[in-house]
Formats: sequence, C-alpha cells, structure tokens
Amino acid sequence: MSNAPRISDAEWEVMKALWDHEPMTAVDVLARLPHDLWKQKTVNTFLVRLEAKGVVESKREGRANVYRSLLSESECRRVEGIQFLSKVFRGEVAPMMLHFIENEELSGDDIDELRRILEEKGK
Amino acid sequence: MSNAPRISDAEWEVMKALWDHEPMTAVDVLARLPHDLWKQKTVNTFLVRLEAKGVVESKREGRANVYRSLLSESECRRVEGIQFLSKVFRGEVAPMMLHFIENEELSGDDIDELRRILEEKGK
DNA sequence: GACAGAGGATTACATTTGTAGTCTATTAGG
DNA sequence: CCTAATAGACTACAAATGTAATCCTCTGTC
Repeated sequence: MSNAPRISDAEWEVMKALWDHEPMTAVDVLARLPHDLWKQKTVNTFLVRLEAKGVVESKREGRANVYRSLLSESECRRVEGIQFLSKVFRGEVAPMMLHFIENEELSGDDIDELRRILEEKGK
Repeated sequence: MSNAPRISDAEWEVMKALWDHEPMTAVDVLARLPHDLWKQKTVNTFLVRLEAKGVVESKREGRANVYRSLLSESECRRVEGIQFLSKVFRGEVAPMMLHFIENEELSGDDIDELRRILEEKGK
C-alpha cells in the first residue's frame, strides 16, 4: 500500500454518491447527484477516470457497468485530511482544530460530544 | 466581497513563504523554499499568477519586484477550510473534528487546550 | 561606451480537470 | 427481422496547474 491517487473536487462528488449506495450503475450515480449540475456523460467520464485511478472497479452486468469503490470513504478522508492539514496548516493539528472551533458553527451537542471524546482521549 | 480565488497546492507553498516575511522579492521567496524542489523561474511564474488572481500585489523597487499579500493566511485558511469541509465531510463539522481527533496525533497538551477552549465555547 | 549578468516579461508545454459530444454495438419492441 | 433507443467507448477541447526556458532590458564594470 499506499500511493493514494489524487481525487479531484468533482470526482469527490461522484464518489460520495457511490459510497452512499454501492454498487451502482452510472445511471444510478447520476440519479443521486443534482441533475441540474450533472449530465450523464460527465458522470460516465468521471467513473472511467476513477477506475483508471484505481478508486473504483466496474463489472459488466447485462447492458450496464456496475461500479463499486475500491477505496473507502474513510480511507480517502484520511488521505485528504493529511494533505489539507499539511498544505493549509503546515501540518499542525491543534491550530487547525482551533481554527474550526473558532470559525465553524458547532452546536451545543457537537461541543458536548467533542468534549466527551477529548475526555476519553485525555486518559 | 468575497469571490475568493482558488489557490493551488503549489501556490500555497509560495504563499506560506511570503506570509512568513512580507514583503519580499521573488529571490527572497525562493530562499525560503526548499531549493531542491523549486527553481527561481518557477517561483516567478507563481508570483505572477498569484498577482493575476489578486492574492498578492507587486511594487517595483529598483531592479526588483517586491511582493506582498493582499489576502491574509487566516482568510485563505477560512476559505480553504470551508471547501475541504464541504468536499470531504459533506459540510459536517463535528464528524470532521472527530476524524482528526481519532486519526491525527494530538499531544496531551493539545488535548488539554482543546478541552479548555471547548469549555469556554460550551458556555 | 560595450558587454555581461540579473531580473522581469513572455512563451512553452505536458498533465489534470471539468464538461461533454460522437460513434458503435446491443437490445427491446413492433 | 428491422428499427429506434440506450449504454458504453472513444474523442474533444478549454482552463488550470506544475514546471520551467527564452527573450529582452537595465545596470554596473572595464
């Protein structure tokens, strides 16, 4: 393992749709995307590219190709998270966490849950 | 305001160097980048592009252009953070925070600090 | 004053990304 | 059986990105 392929912004959209209901055909994937923003052919192109990158695989079933992911959403999140962290926050986790705590909306419940988790972690 | 320009991965490297010691010439920027990975001309190209994008401005000083940022690092972090959050974590802050708490190394001190901050936030 | 070197401006070029269109083969219907 | 719709394969093409090289213009030096 792990030369992780790069997954572009638009490819991520396709992958999120796929992860939600694997395995699927290209038509099904389109059905799960905002169809005012996506055309069938575009979805097709991305699935082909994702297969070339080794992110998904396809199997012929009757008239259609059925796609399934080879990399899980959490694996991809891990990779993307590390890249983001290093690119934008110079690899420093704590400042990044602070940034999000300060800048993003966290509900009271969110805060409670994070506190609980940190409690655990903190021994 | 705020149609934030896209800043690519390599452009981020240049910007981080610049933010650390503004204002600077292109030569100075190179000096602050790993010079086995960067050539002067490449740095120059990126500075030109960043100026075209409105991320930096240049002022002629003698023989050299002196660059300074027009967008702060934290502004750019905010924009990039929102994009990352929406792309990779479907806009859900708490799961993202959990992800980083689970997956990245946080020192005991980091955890303590985050707990303290959350305490504040939590009212 | 002619020339070499330093910088900036301009140009280059392959790859990736976003966004499809066209071509081809197959299949379901009449 | 012939035909129209359909799914996949192949092709297209501009913009963004990474990575410079070349060209042009001062400026300081002999």
